[in-house]
Amino acid sequence: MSLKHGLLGMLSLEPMTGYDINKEFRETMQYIWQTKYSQIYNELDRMEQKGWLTSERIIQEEKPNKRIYAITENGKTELLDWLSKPEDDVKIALTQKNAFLLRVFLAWNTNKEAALKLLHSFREVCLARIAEQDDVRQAIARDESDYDRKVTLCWHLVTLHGDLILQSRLDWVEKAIEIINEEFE
Amino acid sequence: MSLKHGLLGMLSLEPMTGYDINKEFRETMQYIWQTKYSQIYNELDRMEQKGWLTSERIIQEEKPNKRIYAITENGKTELLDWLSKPEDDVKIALTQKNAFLLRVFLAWNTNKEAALKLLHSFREVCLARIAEQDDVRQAIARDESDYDRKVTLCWHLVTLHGDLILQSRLDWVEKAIEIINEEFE
DNA sequence: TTAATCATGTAACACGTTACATGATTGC
DNA sequence: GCAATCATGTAACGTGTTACATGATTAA
Repeated sequence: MSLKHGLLGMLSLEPMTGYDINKEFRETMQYIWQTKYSQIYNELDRMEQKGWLTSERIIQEEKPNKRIYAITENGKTELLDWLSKPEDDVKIALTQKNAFLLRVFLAWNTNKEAALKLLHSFREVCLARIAEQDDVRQAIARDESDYDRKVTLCWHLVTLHGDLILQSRLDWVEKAIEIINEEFE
Repeated sequence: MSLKHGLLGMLSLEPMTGYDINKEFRETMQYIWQTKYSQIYNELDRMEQKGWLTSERIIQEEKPNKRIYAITENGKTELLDWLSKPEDDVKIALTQKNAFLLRVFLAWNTNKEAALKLLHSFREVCLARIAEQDDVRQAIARDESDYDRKVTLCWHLVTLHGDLILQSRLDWVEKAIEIINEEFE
């Protein structure tokens, strides 16, 4: 629902191309918000029509031409307006659709071997993601000289959330493997 | 993506109406998969056309008429097939879109007061959800006499996941409140 | 020589939400 | 008297994904 506001947020840092925004998203918050170019470009277009953004086309020689978007006063107003009404999103954060857990939920249809395989592969993925957390932290640290301290402080909070959640997913899956080993079938 | 398979999973327990499925979903896994009647009825229709389900219309007097769906052999095959290929979902489980965290990420646009308000309201919601976990456990326990032990064991695993995740979200938010108090602005 | 980076866009499709429509029975 | 439960469905809309199209430069 709020790709719009994610885009406004990035552009409130500085004017950028759609490509730049996607890159910044990918480096700093790929695990909480995923975007595709096709969606970003469409959305930027619609936002410009609403008067939240302006764009300037830059002709380049050695590289493809590009379009730099900048946030307008209307856009800033919209962003602050949205930030002032977080109620729904605060509630929704705890009810996230999770296809993996649906599989655990339905695992009684399979056998012990399949259930354990599911859990072990989740464990592997957790470990791989935990190892990536430092990359995210480094990507944020690289921005520390460009942006206000408040900016990267907020970003680090999100990363800290990732750390704790990943650890508890790992704790869970190890416990779950034990339980399935002892009690399934 | 997998409402289809959630529906097949429920119907592999016993034939039910769309209304029954929604109720069971709501009681036992509302926090990992949300459904609307409108979507369920449409999906059941399409699944019947694919030959995964059959339905029987029951005329009732004191209550509205209803339609009971039952899984077919084709449907069971489809479910087992899907359960045998969990790869993508295992990976996707760790990259969930989270509008609340997007707000934290963008909170530098606001002030200390607004940031703290956001975090405190999240804390409240966490506490409220933690208090509801026992209701979920009881709803599952009520099914223990009807269904095979394997079924409710899997369901309890999902609830255990909820317990651990909720606790770590709470730990995070309390830490985040401290950090914002000390370091924001 | 192969992949990654830079850079934007369209079209079709899949999935999910909201609003609308109906209406009797039962418990507080 | 009001809300919840039982029970199914359609239409419009909003959001997100996949596939297609193009193509030069640079680093391994």
